[in-house]
Amino acid sequence: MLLDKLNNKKSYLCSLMEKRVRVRFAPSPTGGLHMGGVRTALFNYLFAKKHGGDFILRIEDTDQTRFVKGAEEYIIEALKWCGIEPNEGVGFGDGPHKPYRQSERKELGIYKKYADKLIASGHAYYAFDTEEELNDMRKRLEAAKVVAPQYNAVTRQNMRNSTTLGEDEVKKLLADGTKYVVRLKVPRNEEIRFNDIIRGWVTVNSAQVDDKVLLKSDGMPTYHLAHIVDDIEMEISHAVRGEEWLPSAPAHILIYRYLGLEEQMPKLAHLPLILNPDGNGKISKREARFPVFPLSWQDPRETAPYIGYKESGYYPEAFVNILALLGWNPGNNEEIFSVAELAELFSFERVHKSGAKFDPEKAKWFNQQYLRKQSDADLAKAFKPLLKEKGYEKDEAFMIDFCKLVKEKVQFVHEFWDHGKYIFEAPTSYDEKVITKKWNAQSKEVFTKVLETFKSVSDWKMQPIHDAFEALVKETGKIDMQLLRVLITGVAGGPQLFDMIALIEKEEVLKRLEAALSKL
RNA sequence: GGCCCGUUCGUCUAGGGGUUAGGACACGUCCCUUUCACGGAUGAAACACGGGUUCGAUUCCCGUACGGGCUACCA
Repeated sequence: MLLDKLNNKKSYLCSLMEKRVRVRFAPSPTGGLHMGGVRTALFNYLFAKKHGGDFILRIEDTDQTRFVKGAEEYIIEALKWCGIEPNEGVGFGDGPHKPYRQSERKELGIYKKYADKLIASGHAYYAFDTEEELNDMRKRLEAAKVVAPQYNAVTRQNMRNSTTLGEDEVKKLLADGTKYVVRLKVPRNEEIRFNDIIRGWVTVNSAQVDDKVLLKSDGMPTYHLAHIVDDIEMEISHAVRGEEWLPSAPAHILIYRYLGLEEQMPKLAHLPLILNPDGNGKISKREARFPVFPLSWQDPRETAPYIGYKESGYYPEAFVNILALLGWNPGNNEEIFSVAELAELFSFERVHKSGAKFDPEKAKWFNQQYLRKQSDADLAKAFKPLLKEKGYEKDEAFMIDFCKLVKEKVQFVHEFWDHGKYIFEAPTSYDEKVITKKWNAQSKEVFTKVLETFKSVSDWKMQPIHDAFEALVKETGKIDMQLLRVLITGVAGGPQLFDMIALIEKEEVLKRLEAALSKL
């Protein structure tokens, strides 16, 4: 009991002394940022906001062979559109730890310093093996039925590196400018344990970890070295990244340890992946029948662009809301949250361990919820240019009435056209099903009367039109409204009938009715 | 193959040793409605399987199955 109290007090004090929350999103500019990446950025952002910390954008461009022009700019624009802006880093005003691009940091010799330290302490070594030699090694191991060939404590003994070569030979090779990489010297058999905020304790034996390359032969650090050096130097408190990094986390623990930085190591949080809705695996941009990028992305190596969420008509708030609820939820039945509300509610304790399949249908529903929050005037303003593209221009009052009428049927602004085009365009054909079912010998006479009645309406507004129609119904008996709808619009569905008729000009309605009567 | 991580309705999920296992999307039915919707109500729909532990397990443990990730001088 007393011990519990002491422990509580201790952990309370510890939490007070905990370092400032500083998290980073660290994509590599190898293509457009896809929705999985956005969600990783989002969770980082929410966590930073929740704790009044910093959110940093770091560009991890250490692989020069995969660098894609425009990718970095795309990442910055995408984050801006989503409203999850870093307060430090590339594109968002450099901060005290600049530069934030790893290629630039490499020029400053930042990474080499750490690699040298590891070599000096015997935890890393030079490896001179050529690509062919590495391939031969793997082939040899495969032939010997080794299931997972890797450069490790055993195989390194048969390779050309500073653990097998004499000191003089190594010196000579280095002096000659021989190409080399620096590898981490992973122990042969050692339990590595770490505590992941989301997954709890994870244990891996070092035998499963290969001697990771730290410094490539072009002098660039690999991700493994670079992100650790930068996380330390940028005082990152929590490393929040995708689940795909979980298997290499033990190697990272080792690097921190050998650098004597285990105490300053950021806490780890590995996020579950976003999976394909149908089939298996993580979302692939090629096969997806829904957008995978926040903004349209034109890959310079491909011809056709990938259409983004923005261009598909999604509100950024809806897009972010969807992403937030993939792998996390606040624990109640609510689903619609602003970014500010999400930041208030967010915690890693409520992040799932398992991957979530993305449901494009539900995504549309989310957008609909946000669309309904818009005012009719805002919707009118948003739809006006789309209508103009179709060749129609209307005044603001009309647009507002139109949006008010069609609003309940749409999930996206562009759907105002799909669901409301009948108002602008006369039918070219009439719904077969409705006609065969409902058009009969008396119809022509009845609708001729409707035509006459409409002609007599002088104040062309919904109520007078409706009143006149009702008066006619009293006189003639029931008149099928769906049939009337089809005669005017050609289709069985659509917005409220009399509101719609009022929105179409009187002359046009009469013209359409006359045309229908002559054709049927 | 090996290693790691996971598994509640079709999907996203709540819950958690004793519950009629809750909500949302999608789907069905009904109500409202002379049209079309919205809305409301309602229905069908889940604890992967097998062993433990326990008075009792969907919940804890162990296996199996299944899914995912990783297995590069890519991140």
